[in-house]
Amino acid sequence: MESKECLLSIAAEEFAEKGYFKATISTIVKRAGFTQPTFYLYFTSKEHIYSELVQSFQEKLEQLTVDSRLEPELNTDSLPERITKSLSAILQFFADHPHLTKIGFYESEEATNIKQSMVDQIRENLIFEQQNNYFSGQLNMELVAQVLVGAIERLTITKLFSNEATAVGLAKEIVDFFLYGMVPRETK
Amino acid sequence: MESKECLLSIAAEEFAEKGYFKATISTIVKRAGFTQPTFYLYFTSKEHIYSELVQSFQEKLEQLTVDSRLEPELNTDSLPERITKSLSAILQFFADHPHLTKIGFYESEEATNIKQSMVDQIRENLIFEQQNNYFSGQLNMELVAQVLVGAIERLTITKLFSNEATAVGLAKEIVDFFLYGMVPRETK
Amino acid sequence: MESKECLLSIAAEEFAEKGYFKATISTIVKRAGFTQPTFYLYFTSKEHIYSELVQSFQEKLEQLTVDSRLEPELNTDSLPERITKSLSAILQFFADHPHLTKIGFYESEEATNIKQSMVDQIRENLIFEQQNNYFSGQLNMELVAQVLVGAIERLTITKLFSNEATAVGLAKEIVDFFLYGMVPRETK
Amino acid sequence: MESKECLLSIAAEEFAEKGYFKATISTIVKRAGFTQPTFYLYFTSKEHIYSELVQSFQEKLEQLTVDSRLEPELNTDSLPERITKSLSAILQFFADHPHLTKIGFYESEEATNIKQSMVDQIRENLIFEQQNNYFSGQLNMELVAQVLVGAIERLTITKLFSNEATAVGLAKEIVDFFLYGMVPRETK
DNA sequence: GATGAATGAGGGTTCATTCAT
DNA sequence: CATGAATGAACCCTCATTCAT
Repeated sequence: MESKECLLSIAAEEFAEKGYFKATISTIVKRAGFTQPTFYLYFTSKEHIYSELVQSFQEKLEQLTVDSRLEPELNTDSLPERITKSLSAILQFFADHPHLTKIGFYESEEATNIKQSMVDQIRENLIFEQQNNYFSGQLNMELVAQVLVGAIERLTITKLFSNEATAVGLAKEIVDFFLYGMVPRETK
Repeated sequence: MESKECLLSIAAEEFAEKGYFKATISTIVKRAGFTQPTFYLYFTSKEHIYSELVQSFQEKLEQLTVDSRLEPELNTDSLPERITKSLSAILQFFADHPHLTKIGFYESEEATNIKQSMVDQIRENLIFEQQNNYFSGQLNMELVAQVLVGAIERLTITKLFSNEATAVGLAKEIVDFFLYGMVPRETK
Repeated sequence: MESKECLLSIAAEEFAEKGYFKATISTIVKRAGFTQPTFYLYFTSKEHIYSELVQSFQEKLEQLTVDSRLEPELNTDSLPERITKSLSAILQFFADHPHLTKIGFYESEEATNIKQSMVDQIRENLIFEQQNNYFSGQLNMELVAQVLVGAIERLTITKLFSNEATAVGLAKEIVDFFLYGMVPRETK
Repeated sequence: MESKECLLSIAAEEFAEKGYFKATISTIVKRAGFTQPTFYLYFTSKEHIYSELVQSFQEKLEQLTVDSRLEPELNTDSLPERITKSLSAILQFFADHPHLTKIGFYESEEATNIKQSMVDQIRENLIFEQQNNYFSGQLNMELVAQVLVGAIERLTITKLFSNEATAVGLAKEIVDFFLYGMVPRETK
């Protein structure tokens, strides 16, 4: 089974760097030290291995949001701290798996759906907290969630993949900005 | 010269719907009522017509940000109003040219650069206003600009292209959120 | 009718430089300052204009050998001198019309036939002189004629077209070599 | 590797008969019993296989001239006999490989260079013998070499390829003519 | 578990040539 | 006399995919 892992890993690199169409099976197997028929021992088609990578990304990403929901009860952190931790975990995952992220979050046709799932999840979480009067009651949480995902998308590719920022640092900055906005508070 | 416009328009549609690689010259010319050689009367290659579309998008987008800078002096609007109008103009342009936007802002390899240009422009504008003490002095304007572009990206594709929101409405919501954030002001 | 001459002349250049297949009607007319349909006002096809150039070469070449036959009676030159003059005239013609020569004598499919015609003509002339006991009676004049044409072919392209030699100088050298060969005469 | 040889051989035929441009990959593979992609398993392009054929011709030709130089010392033949043998070997090679010869010596763009290489080689050999006072000291050996190559060119295509003469017979005739020229010796 | 050898299907591109004006 | 606009016909080449071994 090691051959399959090897192919998956190299395919991820190729797809991430060149995109689905410019990446070729021929190059992938050559880099893996195999010949073309070997590829079809493990995957039924080019599309299939790509899907497998996308799905792998999707599953890990979902696991992450599931995990972030397990703790709430026994968590003594404040809400902003908890949000920051969740966001940080996502960003860290992206930073740790740049190829998979490039494919699943940017290139693939599924990217739009994956982002929308993320939006849905985040929105529901926010609405829940909104009912606890933590956030302004008039806030459109669908919008907030969309903006947050947009922020993640941009900042991952510009700051995280270039190593200009860390997951934790970025998460803090984002949350701070989202909470208080641009206009300074008068009380301060 | 009408044939060229026709080809450009249909090509934009094809590229937007199918992406660069799945779109074929063959289909484009067929839909335009021509044969293949006609295509090469007006464009030197598939890559070329794609570039032309991307560039066209880029130029119009830049024109928009240039225009939004001409008025400031003779403008009696408040800053938030002015920002909203600029943002609204961009969103309106995206809504009016969905194919071009799909290509230049989402699909093309240049998309990343185009977004970064937008970020740079916005950041500089924000820094200028920051010096006028309108915004919190500690704000990282690069981050804000990135988030704004991320927001535009997401909301254009989910709300604008699906006609779930108008450019103006969206612009207002975005600006409102960016200015005041999620935590309600005590003074209110 | 000047347009036709212009096209012929430029076509000769293009065909000579690039060969029949790499030369394009498109380039020829462009260089002549015309558009493509104009070409078909004067020539029925690409093949046709090429044939016309080949034929033009062939006719001029034949005229030359005809001319060289008119004088004999009233000519007081010795045979070697007469041969040298004929050869010189041919070489001079080639030097004066390099494009036409390149096409008709080297590139075209007719080149082989044209050379064979030349061989036939020369052979007959030589046989005639042979009967006058000027040349060795055992000499195979077909061979001599072939060698002479081969010599012309090589020396035209290497010495004449590069201006390393003149038609007259070359003719003298060739004739001298053909008459006496490589082994020095004992009587000398 | 048999497929490659097969393709090379058929390609040689096609190129020899039709020339580079009129020959098509499509016909070559069809005649070989393959489909088009198979061609690209063994050659990177049409140009490439053509070069391979030209180079193959060039190498074999050079080998021939190298071989003809190895023997001199232990050779009891007279100079004319040795020259005849070398020439004969070349002509035999041409007769044995008409397709390759057609391509490398007549059609290809390299033909001019290949002939010039031959001229250079022959010239140097002749100059060496000239210093041994075998040949007239005033002879321009560059000219002689050019004429010899011209003779080979013409006679190969007219006498050898048509089977009107054998390599050996032709070589003898050529050498005899080159040595003694056209004017009969007085001593006879 | 792996491969050498081959192909089906299709895409981009070029060029001589024509028709209506 | 000349052209703007268009095309028919090919050709080279690529790539995912398969089959027999």
